[in-house]
Formats: sequence, structure tokens, C-alpha cells
Amino acid sequence: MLSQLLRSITLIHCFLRVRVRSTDAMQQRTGKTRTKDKYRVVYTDKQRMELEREFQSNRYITMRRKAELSITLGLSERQIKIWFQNRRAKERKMNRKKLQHSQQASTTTPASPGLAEPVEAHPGMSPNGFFSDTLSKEY
DNA sequence: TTGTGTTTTACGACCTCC
DNA sequence: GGAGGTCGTAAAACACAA
Repeated sequence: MLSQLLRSITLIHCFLRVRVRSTDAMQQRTGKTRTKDKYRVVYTDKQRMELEREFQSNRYITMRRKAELSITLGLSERQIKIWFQNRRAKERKMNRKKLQHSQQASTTTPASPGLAEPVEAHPGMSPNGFFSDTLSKEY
């Protein structure tokens, strides 16, 4: 309850801060890929395909694979990390949609146990959604 | 062509683990 | 304390109906 309130406050704060963000200041920071003239880049089909293929074989990329992909695709490790984060978010979103549809379709009949929330393919997940490092730190 | 909805990069705040 | 996770969001890019 209290934590939810705190979270809402921080999100509002984040929102307001982002609204007044200066791209000039952003540009001066190191390691950032957003610049004044390019808010974001569009990845090539090859980059997307390779990232997607890696994602299909493993939802959580290892440090080694990240370094390898960084070289072969010409992206920074940070970009690869964020791509995987966004890709997992996309998958969760799709799963939620599917779940909603299946629940709507079966409002008269209770959903089968197998249709419960699709499991995020991460064995070390703790109950509140966070993980215990086992996978992503392997080499 | 244009208005509108969706998807794709990129980020910050916060959290957990070591 | 740092790395990397989620969540929510901004804004560019894209898709598509009217």
C-alpha cells in the first residue's frame, strides 16, 4: 500500500523530469546514445534478426554473448542489454493480452490450470518478480 | 496526404543480489 | 556500490484506413 504510493510518486517525478530533459545535457554525458539530432536509431533487419534469434534461444543474454553480439552487430553492450529488456517487456505484454482473451472467452467456464500466467522463462525469479542472479551472470 | 494507433529504441527510478 | 532486473514513459518510425 505505502510502497505503491511511493512508487506512484516516483513515477510522477520521473515523468515530470523527463518532460524537461535537455538533449544538450544528454549529449554531454558519456555512453548515451541519444543525441540532439537523433532521439533513437532504427536497427537494421540483420541486427534485429540476430537479436531475435538469440532471444529465442535464451530470454536472458549472458555477458559473453552480449560482448560477442556487440562486436558482430556493431551495437554497444548497453544497446543489446536494453533491447533484451524491451523484448522481454514485449513478451510479457503479449502474454497478458493472450491471458485476457482466454479469460474473456471462458467467462462461463473456469480457465484450465495450464492457462495460468505464462511463466517468464527465468528459473531464478523471486516471488515479487525479481531474479536471483543465476542465469545472467553465467559465462 | 493525413490523422491515428502501434511498435521500436532509450531512458530514469527503484529494487534485488552479490 | 555496481550490474542488471522491471515498470512506465517519451518520441521517432512505421502501418494503415479514410
